[in-house]
Amino acid sequence: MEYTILKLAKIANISTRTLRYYDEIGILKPKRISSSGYRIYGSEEVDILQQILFYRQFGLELTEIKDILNNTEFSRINALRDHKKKLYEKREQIDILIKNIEKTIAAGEGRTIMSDNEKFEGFKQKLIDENEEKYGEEIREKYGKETVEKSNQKIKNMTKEQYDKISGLAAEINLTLAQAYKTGNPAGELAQKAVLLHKEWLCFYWDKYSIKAHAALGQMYVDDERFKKYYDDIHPGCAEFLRDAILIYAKK
Amino acid sequence: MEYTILKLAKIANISTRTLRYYDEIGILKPKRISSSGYRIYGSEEVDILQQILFYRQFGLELTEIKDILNNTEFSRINALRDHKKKLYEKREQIDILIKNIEKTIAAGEGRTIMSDNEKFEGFKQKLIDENEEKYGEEIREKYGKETVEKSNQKIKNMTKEQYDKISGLAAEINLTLAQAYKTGNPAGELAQKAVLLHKEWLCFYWDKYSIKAHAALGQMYVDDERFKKYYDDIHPGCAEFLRDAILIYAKK
DNA sequence: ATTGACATTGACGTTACGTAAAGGTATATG
DNA sequence: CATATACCTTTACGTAACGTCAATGTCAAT
Repeated sequence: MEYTILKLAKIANISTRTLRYYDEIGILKPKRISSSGYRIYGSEEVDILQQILFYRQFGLELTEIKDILNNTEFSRINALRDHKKKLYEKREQIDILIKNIEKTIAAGEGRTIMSDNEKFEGFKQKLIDENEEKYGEEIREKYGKETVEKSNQKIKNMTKEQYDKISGLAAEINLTLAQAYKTGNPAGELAQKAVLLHKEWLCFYWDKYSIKAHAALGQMYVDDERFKKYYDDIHPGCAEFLRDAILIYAKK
Repeated sequence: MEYTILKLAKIANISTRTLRYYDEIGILKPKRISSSGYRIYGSEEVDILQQILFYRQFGLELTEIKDILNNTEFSRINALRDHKKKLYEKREQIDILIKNIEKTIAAGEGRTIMSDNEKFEGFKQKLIDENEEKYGEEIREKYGKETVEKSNQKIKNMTKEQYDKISGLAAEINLTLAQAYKTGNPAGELAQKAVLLHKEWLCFYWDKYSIKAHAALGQMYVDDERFKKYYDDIHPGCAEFLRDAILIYAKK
């Protein structure tokens, strides 16, 4: 049995374009080309096409199918298993999307959500403004104009991820510090961990970190009552505790 | 606050290409273009981008999002509901694919399945061969070489759907005929329905249908014992009953 | 002036075809 | 034998949402 392109297309219930495309990508070549340039398919090609369509129905890509067809029965089943996994993942993805949409609808959101970033932008500006307002002068005195400018610039260029990270860091510092304070030992493991976190946090703002600057900052946390208040809010005496811990870290 | 393309991209955690594309398709144009041709975005654009990304996370298409942004809060939620439906459908589709794959794996198929079409091809050829073997000569005598050739050609060119349809038709004819025979009335509703089905069935094989040819065929069903056996297998006397019914149909 | 980071436009690649367009071939019919 | 019709061919653009060069211009700092 020989088939022209349309006949084969009708049998398989696909378009002739599809067959030409399959020829083009080499997944199904005609048995021969007639003298007038027509594609002629044989029954062997019918079989191959059947297989292609069989695998296509599962959503496999044609390149994958092409590989599969050259493989053994065993690896074909493996390919199907692989694909099944992918489908499971896709379904989970869709499940998540559906849940999110439902949440959104339930919350009557859709419009207000974006204020998130507005907030974020606001936070960043507030962070700079606050710093400027509260400590601008003094810090500029102690660390020089450059350092402060660079710090502000760094804040402006922060991405949301970075912002979220430093927010998280700040929280972690406070938590660790609170725990460490209870031990009463600024040389202890917890206190030193708090110092390390604090260092990491500083590195987000400072262009170059130095232990001396870090120690000086620790002293400032005690000397400046606004800083002192922030840390003593965690627990009275925390500012001094942190300073001591930093000094111990610096001597190591 | 003004942003260059990279700064906005970093804030949103997307690529600059994406922002250029959004500009291109008109979903997010920069606030202004600098003298050097740079895209400059303002905080309003940040908000719009946030909204775009908000809806994009649900898998909505950008054109849909574009529409949504121009709409009211209410229709936004409707859009989400619509999209949720689509996602449900998609998930069902995936479920079906997974089930099919599981079935296939369980059956250890993957290679043997394609024999389905082989069978189909075989059936078509068998249909022709059988007809040739059994009735070839006589039918050729009665209806001429042309009619027979065309009929065979038609069979060869049938698609699987058509094949399935005539298979179904044949079954329906037999069923209707059996019921009609019980009524004993070849002029009755059931018998005439059987004739109509028979006519439809014939039209698959015949190039042009004529009542005369139909009636002649009915007579042949009685005269030729092989045909007669086929119909009398349904019930003795069925061949004659069908012939009579066709004659009545012809006289209407 | 140079360097490096950043900007621009243009254009091809991705997937699996749908959809013309322009033109050749096979076949039945008058 | 000409013609109509059905079928064939190749070429090529369009689809969605960007990724990825390439060639080239601009900004800021050294």
